[in-house]
Parts: sequence; structure tokens; C-alpha cells
Amino acid sequence: MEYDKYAYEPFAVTVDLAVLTIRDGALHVLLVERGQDPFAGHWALPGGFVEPRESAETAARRELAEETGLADVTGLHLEQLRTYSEPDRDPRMRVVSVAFTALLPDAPEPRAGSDAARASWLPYDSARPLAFDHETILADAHERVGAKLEYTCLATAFCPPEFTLGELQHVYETVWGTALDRPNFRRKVLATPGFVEAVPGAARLTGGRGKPAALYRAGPATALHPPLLRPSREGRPA
Amino acid sequence: MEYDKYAYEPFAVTVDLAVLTIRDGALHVLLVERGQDPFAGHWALPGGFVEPRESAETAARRELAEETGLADVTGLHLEQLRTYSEPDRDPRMRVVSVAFTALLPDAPEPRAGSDAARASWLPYDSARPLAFDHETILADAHERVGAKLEYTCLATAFCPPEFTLGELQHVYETVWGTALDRPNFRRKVLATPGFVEAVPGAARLTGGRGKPAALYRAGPATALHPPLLRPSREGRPA
DNA sequence: GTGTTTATAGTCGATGTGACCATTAAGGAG
DNA sequence: CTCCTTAATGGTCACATCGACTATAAACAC
Repeated sequence: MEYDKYAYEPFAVTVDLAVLTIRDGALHVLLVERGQDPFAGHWALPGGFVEPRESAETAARRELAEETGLADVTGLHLEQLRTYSEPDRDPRMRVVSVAFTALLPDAPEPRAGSDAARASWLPYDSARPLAFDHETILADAHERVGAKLEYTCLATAFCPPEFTLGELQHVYETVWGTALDRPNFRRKVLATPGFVEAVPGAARLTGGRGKPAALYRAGPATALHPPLLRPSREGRPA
Repeated sequence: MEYDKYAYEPFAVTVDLAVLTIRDGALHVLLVERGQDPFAGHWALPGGFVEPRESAETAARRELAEETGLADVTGLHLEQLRTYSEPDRDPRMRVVSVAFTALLPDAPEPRAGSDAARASWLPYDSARPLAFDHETILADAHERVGAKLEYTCLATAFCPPEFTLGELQHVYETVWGTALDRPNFRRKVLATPGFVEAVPGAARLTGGRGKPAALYRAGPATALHPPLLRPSREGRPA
């Protein structure tokens, strides 16, 4: 880029967070209720301004801690999604927003943000309408996460430190919205080296009915080779 | 995001372009030579400021047209890569840059930009050192393109409107840096509905030696199911 | 013609995957 | 207690895909 002419226009730069978790067997998203216009009373993605001496990633992690009320957000999965820069996406001024996707295992009730706005987990399907272009951001985040489940080990980011294969399968089924064959899923996961590793102490645990399931931890692998493709969805032309 | 406090800091917002093409059988990138400090004399990715009434995508396409000198950049593949926002990535001021990846079929010689900087295609492997964090951006672009070749029909964006399967295979081999088995590649591509379609008129064409190859056009499909995975690259743990 | 080069066709075995069926181990109803 | 339900786990079988490889075809150079 060339700065010969210093005739640049100042923009406000913000981060927006699509914080996803699985709660009561359904995909949920963290939303805050807006207090002022525009979109007063609407739900919106949490976020805020990037401060002068921090990167967008730093700002996103700071906002994540503030909005979720979690003391330690360092192990959480946080990933840049894309940047939204349509000139009129905020009616008041020119705001460029770097959107992030965050995945949480458990779902602690969020505390209200420092700005006293109400914050809450909402089911993904009920997250409409949203303020600004946040519906687009949220849909992009969902699509991205669904795609990354196919070829990465991202699913464990939705699970607590120790989990059963049934819970892991539920992550896939919830995000993709499709049912998976349990024995086949199990075979695939266990055949991928480094995806999960069994908790050695014959640890098992059961919450409800049925045979107790073995516990697993996330393994060191990050990519799935070959990928775990979601069913249907053919790339066919006509 | 909340704007209760209008205490936001103004940033300069730019776009940077990683424009890739295949030239003389090797991956090339479009670079401009900087005239001023910082990094005077260094190569840099083309780019520029986002104007007050345009989105980053619009700015990127405008810069692409300006830097390549192409009259019509509407068919070209242009895709947002990610945003780079480290506070000190530009020593003069706070600049947030939205990076884009563009793929070109042929490689017209670039004309010098409006700022009289020298512009040129450089082999990807020789594109060092670059100004600012542009080496990181370029490496990220390469990695992203390599990954997208696996599960999308992106490879045709490197090819002219009509191309042979050998040329298409060369795209994969060049970007991935690996050799592929020709009959297997052919089988895979033709077995994917909508990836390519034969040019009906028994059109064939040959530039050099060997049996003339049939010509194909890009098909309507955008995704590859199942994907065309690159060899090696195991996701193994230890 | 021979030799080289590239495109195209086909074969064979290993592997991954989808659709199943069977068994095991828990809780709940009676 | 026994029977039923639920969920985890173990397995089979057919088929699709893929990697490695061989063979043929059509151009050019000589």
C-alpha cells in the first residue's frame, strides 16, 4: 500500500463476536440486548471498539471475557471470521467490524456487560431479528463452523475437558442439523489418530439411562485426514 | 456492539491484495516496489486506502483493476482472506488492513500504478523480503488457496476460459508443490459432476508436443464432493 | 520409419464409508 | 426379581473411491 498521499479517511474499528455453545442439545448463541437506538431493544452480537494499542484478536478476547464473565478465556477457541465493511452497516458512522467466532464447551449464564445491557444465551434458530448486519455475521459463523467440523478437530471445542463419544457426535448433529449413524461415527473418530484419546483410568460416567460411556479427551491432532463429510449436500450441477 | 461512549479511536483502513497467477509453470504474485520509507525499495503487496463510501470488497476490486491494468476485473476471483490489525504493523500510524486473495488466469504485464510505483509479477518463492507484514499475508493466502483447491472448484480460476485437463492439473501441482498422477487426476475431475464440461465441438488444441488434449470449460459446480485431497500431509500426532 | 512426448483408457488391490445387525450394560416399571 | 427401554459398543457386508500401475493413441522431431 502507498501512503504518498496521507488523504485517508478515519474509520471506527470494532469487533463482533459470534459466541456459540451447545445447551440443552441445541445450538445457542450469546446475545446482548441493545439499550439505545439504533435497534434499541433488539438483540445484537456482543462486541466493542478496538482500543488504540490492541489488535482485533486481543480486543475480541477481551470482549469475550467481559461478556461471558469467564475468568479465564485462554483455552477457548477464538477465530477470526471475516470483516464487514459495508458503508451503511451502521447508520450513525462509518464502522468496520472484524467478526470472530468463539466456541464454548459449557454455558455459564452470562453476566450483563459493563454497559448494563442484558446478555443471554438464545437458541440459534430464535436469534432473529438481530441488529445491524449481525444476522449475516451469525449465519456466516454457523456456516464456517459447520464446514470446519468436516476437516478439523474443532468439535472438541464444544465439549468439556472430558466427554463421551455420544456428546461429540451430538456436536456434529447439532451444528449440521443431521442425524449420524452412531457406530459409523465412532469408527471414524477412533480411526483418526490424535482426534480423541481415551481417559486411561477405566473412568466412565453416566448421567441418565443406558450403558455408561467411556470418557475421552481431545487429542493433539488438529486436522482430520480424511475428512468427516456431512451427509447429503451434493455439489451436483443440475 | 455498544456505542454509548463515542470514545472510539480512528483507524486508517486499507486493503492489501495477494494477486496470484501461474506463469511459466510457476506460481507468481503481483508486487509493487515502494518508493518511500518505510521499506523504500522493498516489494509490497498492492493495495490502498478504503474510500469513505466504499466497502473493502469494492476497494479491493478497484485496486485490482488499477494495479493489473485489466479493463474488466468482473469475472475474476476475489475473496476476502482475513484482517491484519497488529498495532505496530505500520510504523507510521494505526492501519488496519483487510487482505484479499485474487486469482488470475493469464498474466498480463502490470502497468505501474497511479503512484508511479513499479509493479511486476514475481515468482512466489522469490517474493522475499516484503514490506510490513506482507510476507505473512502472502503465506496465509497461499495456504488458503492450497486448502480451497481441495474442496472447491477454485482451480479453474487460474485457467483461461477453455483449458485442458493437463493445465488444470498443473494448477494443483504448482500450488501444492507436489506431483499428481495424471490418469487418477483425470478420473477424479471427470467423476465430479459440474467441475468441468467438455467443449462440444471436437475442439482440441495443442501448443507443443504430444497428443492434442481435449478442451474443457469450468462447470457450474463450486464445491468438490468428495474433496480432492493433497497427498502426504498427514494430520498425525507424533 | 523410430523415438519422444503427452493424452487417454483401463486394471487391481487397499481403504474408507454407508447401511445394517448384534451384544452389553445400565435404569425403570411391574 | 424379570421384562422393557435406552444407549454404548462391537461387528459384517457391499460399494465407492483412491493410489499405483500398465497400456494404447496421437501428435512432433529426426
